[in-house]
Amino acid sequence: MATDKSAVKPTKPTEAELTLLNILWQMGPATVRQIHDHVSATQKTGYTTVLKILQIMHEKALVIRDETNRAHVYAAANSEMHTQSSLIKDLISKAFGGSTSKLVMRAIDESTSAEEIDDIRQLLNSLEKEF
Amino acid sequence: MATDKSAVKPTKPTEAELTLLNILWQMGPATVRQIHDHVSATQKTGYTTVLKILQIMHEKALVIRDETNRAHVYAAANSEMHTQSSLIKDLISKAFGGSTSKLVMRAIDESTSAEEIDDIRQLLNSLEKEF
DNA sequence: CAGTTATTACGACTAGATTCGTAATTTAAA
DNA sequence: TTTAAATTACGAATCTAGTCGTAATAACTG
Repeated sequence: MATDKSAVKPTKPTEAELTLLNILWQMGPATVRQIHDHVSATQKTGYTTVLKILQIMHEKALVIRDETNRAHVYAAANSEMHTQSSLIKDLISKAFGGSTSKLVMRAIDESTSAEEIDDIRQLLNSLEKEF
Repeated sequence: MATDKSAVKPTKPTEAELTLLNILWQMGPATVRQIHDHVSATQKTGYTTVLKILQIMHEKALVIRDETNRAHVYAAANSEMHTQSSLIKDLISKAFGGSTSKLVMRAIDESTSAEEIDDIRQLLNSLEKEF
C-alpha cells in the first residue's frame, strides 16, 4: 500500500490520534504544552510523545499548525462531526455489512438511557422523509 | 483470581481478523482452504497468510478450532451480534463521548435509505413498550 | 553576552499487524 | 512402499503505532 504524500486523502485517525483530536475539539487551537497538560490529567504520557504524534498528524493532514510563534499552535483539520461521520461509515461498512439500521439496533441496549432514546426518537421525527 | 487462559477477555479484532470473522459468520465453521477460497474472491491474499491470521486468532481466542481431522475446522468464538455490540460500544466511548444518540445522529444521513429509516423507527417503536 | 529554560527535531526502540516462504508432517495415490 | 499432494508449523521481513531520550534551536533573564 503506497503512501502518496500528494494524495491528501483523509486518513483514519489512530487511537492515540483520536485522543488528541478530542482534546483539540474541546479546547480549540492549542500548543503542545497545553495539549500535554490536558492529556496528563488522565494519562501518563510524555511530552515528546504528544509532540511526536502531533507532528505525524500534521504530516497526515489530520491537524493544521500555526508556526508563527516559537510554540506551534495546533488545531484539528476537520470538524468533530465530519470525523465522527467518517468513523461511523467505516464501521458500518466493515462490521455491519453496510446496514445503518443494523448498527443502530446494536447500539441501543439496556444501558442506553431513556433520555438518549428520546433524543433518537426526536431525530427520527425530524426526518420527514417522503415514502 | 489468576488469569486463566480459557477465560481471557476477548480482544478487539484487527481489520484483517474482522474480514475473516465476517466470512466465518457467513459460512459457518470452515477449513483454511474454504476460507481462503472465499477471501480470494475479492482479495489476493496468500494461503499461508490466511492460515497465520487464523492461528493468531486462535491464540487470542477469537476463533475456536476442531483439530479432529487433518484440515482444522475454524469457527468464530463469539457471535456476530456480540462482536458488533463490542465494536460499537468501543467507538461510542472513544469518538462520541459515550453518547449513543450522538452516534445515531451521525450514522443517519442523506445516503440512508427510507427502508433503513423505517427499520429504525420500528425498533424505536418496539422499545416504547418497555417504558 | 552568557547561562538557563522551553520547544522542536531527530532517531531509536518496542510491540503488534500483516505478509509470505520454506520446512515438517500427514494423507492419499500410484 | 514410494511418491506426490495438501496442510500445518515456524520464522523472517516489512510496516505502522506508540513510546521516549537526546540533540539542536530559539527565547528569555540577568
